[in-house]
Amino acid sequence: MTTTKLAPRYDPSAIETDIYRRWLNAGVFTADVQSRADPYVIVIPPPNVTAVLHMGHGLNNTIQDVLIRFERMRGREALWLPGTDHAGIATQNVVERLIAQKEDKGRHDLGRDRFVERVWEHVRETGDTILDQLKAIGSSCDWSRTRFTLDEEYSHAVLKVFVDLFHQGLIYRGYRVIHWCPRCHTALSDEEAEFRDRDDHLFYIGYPLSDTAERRGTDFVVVATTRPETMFGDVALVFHPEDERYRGLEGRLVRIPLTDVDIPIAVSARVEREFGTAMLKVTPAHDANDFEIANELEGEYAMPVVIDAAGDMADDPRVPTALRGLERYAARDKAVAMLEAEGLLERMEPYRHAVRHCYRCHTVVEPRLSDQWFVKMKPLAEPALRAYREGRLKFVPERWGGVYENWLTEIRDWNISRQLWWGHRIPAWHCEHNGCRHITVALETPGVCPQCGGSVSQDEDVLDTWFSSWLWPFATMGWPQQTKDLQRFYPGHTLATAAEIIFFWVARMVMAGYHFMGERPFETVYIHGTVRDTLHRKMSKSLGNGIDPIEVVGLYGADALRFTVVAGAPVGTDVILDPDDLETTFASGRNFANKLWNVARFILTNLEGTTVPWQHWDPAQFELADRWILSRAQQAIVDTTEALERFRLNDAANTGYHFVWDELADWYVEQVKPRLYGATPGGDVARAILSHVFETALRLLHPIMPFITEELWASLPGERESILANAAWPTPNSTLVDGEAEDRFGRVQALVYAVRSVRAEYHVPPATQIHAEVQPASTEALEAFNAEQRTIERLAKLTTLAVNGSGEGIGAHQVLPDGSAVFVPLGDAIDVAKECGRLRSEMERLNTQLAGVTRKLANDHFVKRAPPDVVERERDKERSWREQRDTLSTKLRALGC
RNA sequence: GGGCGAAUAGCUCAGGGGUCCAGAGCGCCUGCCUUACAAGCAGGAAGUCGGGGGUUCGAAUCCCUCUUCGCCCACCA
Repeated sequence: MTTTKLAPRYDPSAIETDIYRRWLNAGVFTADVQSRADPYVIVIPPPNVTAVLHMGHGLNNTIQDVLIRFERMRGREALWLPGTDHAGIATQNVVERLIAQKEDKGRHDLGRDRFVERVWEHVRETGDTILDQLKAIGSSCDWSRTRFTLDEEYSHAVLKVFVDLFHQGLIYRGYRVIHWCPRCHTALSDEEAEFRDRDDHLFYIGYPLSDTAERRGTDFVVVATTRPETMFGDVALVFHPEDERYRGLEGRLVRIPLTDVDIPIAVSARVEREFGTAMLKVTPAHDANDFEIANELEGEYAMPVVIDAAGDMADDPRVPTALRGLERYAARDKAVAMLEAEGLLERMEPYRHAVRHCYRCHTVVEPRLSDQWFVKMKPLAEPALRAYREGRLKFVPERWGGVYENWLTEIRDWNISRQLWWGHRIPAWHCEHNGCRHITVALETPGVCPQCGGSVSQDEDVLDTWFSSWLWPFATMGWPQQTKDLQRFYPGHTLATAAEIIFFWVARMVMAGYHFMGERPFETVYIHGTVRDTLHRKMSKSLGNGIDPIEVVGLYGADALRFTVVAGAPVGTDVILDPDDLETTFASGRNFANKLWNVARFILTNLEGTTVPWQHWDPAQFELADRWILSRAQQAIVDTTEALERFRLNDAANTGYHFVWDELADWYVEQVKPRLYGATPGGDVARAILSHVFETALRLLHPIMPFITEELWASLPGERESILANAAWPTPNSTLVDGEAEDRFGRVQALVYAVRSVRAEYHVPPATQIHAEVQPASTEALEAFNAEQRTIERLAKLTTLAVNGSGEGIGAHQVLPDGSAVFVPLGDAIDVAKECGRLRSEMERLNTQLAGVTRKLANDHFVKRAPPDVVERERDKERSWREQRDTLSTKLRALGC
């Protein structure tokens, strides 16, 4: 690219695809197992295969990319391992819906094999979409290592884990009350059944005592329940053993209303005496708590399941004929009506409570007794807990560690069997030959039952998706094979994700990491916020408040997207974006990219002929501004590096922004113009420094804005690494840190600001050149003004600046922070009364401040107890304010106020 | 029921004992198409740092409390 071709407006769409290809061709993203460099590894939170990129992905992956690019530039062997997740329930639902729409068929019409084949077809079609979209936002993943949780090798790892855990006694099969989604037709784990508030009713139902001659009337026990339709599954009523109100009822019988089933009354300490009537119906097959109670009661209790897998009333003798087959909520209404007719509904009241819902389809989950596979979690949780408590696993921000710890402490067994077809089929072989119920758990079928020689069939269920995701950090690297990758790149370093997934994924990866690899999967978990709209609602498809990152990339470029998102995502806070105003939302990123582009445009058109790099020049030839910008650049390096090391990505973004815009563009570029144009000598020095400083800025900004920085990098003349993505991260050069230059250039800036302020105040037309005078408050100020006199004149549009001028005439006065006095003689343009007013209010402000600091310094406690440097600073302040005040009063007198 | 977070300019947020007479971006007001950039330049207005109490020489910052929002966990059916 030749410099003259740079258009005044940055057009990201013209370059992004090419740049990405350039990186791919150069193999920049491919991690080298042979490399001796210190590895740095991030594994991607694998998006669902069927997913389309949304803003949450945008944020999550931008963060990972910034981190991986930063470490890559720092010389580490960076590996960002990408891939996708088969997402059992979600994907199966999607394909089921498609088939239903297109062919009006259910999965059972197709049969298992054909259905699974259809899902594969779908996944093959959509699987690369999300990965291509990740490329569009600049993600520097190592695509040669892309994995899918249903890849053959990966699947082998999943099954092996199941078999191993089973043989270690950490996986078992058993009857438990699990969360059942009647719509998805599968069991769910505790984490997949999420609480949501629901408006229901609390029904007070009379259970007639059935072991007494009197039938109706006063002799019944009232039970409060939200779920009357489950009463046909009741096996007992219980009250608290110390509840006086029900003394004597223990051992009596009641009849389940609408049936002729009698059940006993018993006691249980689990009953809450303050709730309802303090008499609890025990429905062991449809309530986990009731299941526990029933198991604790004396004697054997049947556990009738009265609601079937579809959520309808079961065809069970205990269920009244009129209700059988009815959907559970219809059955509830009808049962209530029937109770009312029987006079057994004492009353009902509105009741709002938290009910578990399926996290995929939001259907109310049905607690249901069934035979499932579970992982025993306590032993696995131990090392994961210890790692956190002993500081081997860190969370950023720290508070999420508490959430992690709490969950692991209270952990319950994990139901991992799903009654789905899409996923890893459980490697268990059932024999049901002549009452032999032996189960063989093995990677391959045993052929015949090892116990009775009967035929076996494979378990119909698949494993929870998360049972494969929890192996992601090492199964992606070839485990259980001892691959080179595994040796080199495990354990990894940073995991970036959202808080919602700490239980589902993060904690479980740590458990699996310790159990199978004997080592943590990563050292730091960086928890970022959620992307929300301006009403602070989570962006979601159903609310229609989402932003399509690809649309944003098309409109404003990937760098604008990345910059906006990173700058707006301080550690630990949510990112608020306005879906109704993309223009405003992404303006800061887009504008900044454009600024960078134009700085480059200016520099490149003036850089021709530069051959001698800045290091080769004698620093004695450097002007004050040169020393200043070099010093500021060191600060920018220090600040950006520290920010990225501390995961303060927003600080890194803002540091780059301010350095480029407020210092490099607004001041240095302006200061350097006369030299570049040949108006003053030293053009080559200026060019060398400008080039160096800009190059540094590109390096610092590259992790956040990779496309534009790479593009501009390629057009910079001079010797340096050919690809910025692979270039070295800058290190601060202490010899360039120049406090004196920063102090003096600061005085120059203050003087320019003061004159500009006067110009604006008195509406001096921009084209009009005026005269100004300054009386420096110190030799430092004097030297600064002399050194940059030309700069001051140019930037403040002055005919001349008189340093130590006479200060005579009618004009506007300004006092600089260091006490230097500025005088702009404007003659008739000056409204003396107005000027006096302005100066007086200035004086007032100074006096107030002075009074404050004087009071402070007069306070013995302060002077004695405060640290000496603080006291010293206060003294400095007082001194400088006094100087300013003295200057001001001279001015006031001169004006005759 | 338990826990966590947030409250600072109209909006989104920095700042987490003195370096801040309280900052940024966007928005707003004034003036400018000044040969890198109008996606820009220059200047400016705007905040009792949610209320109350306390600790301290000193509080936006630490502690307590209240209010309001948000999130997570939880077997009162």
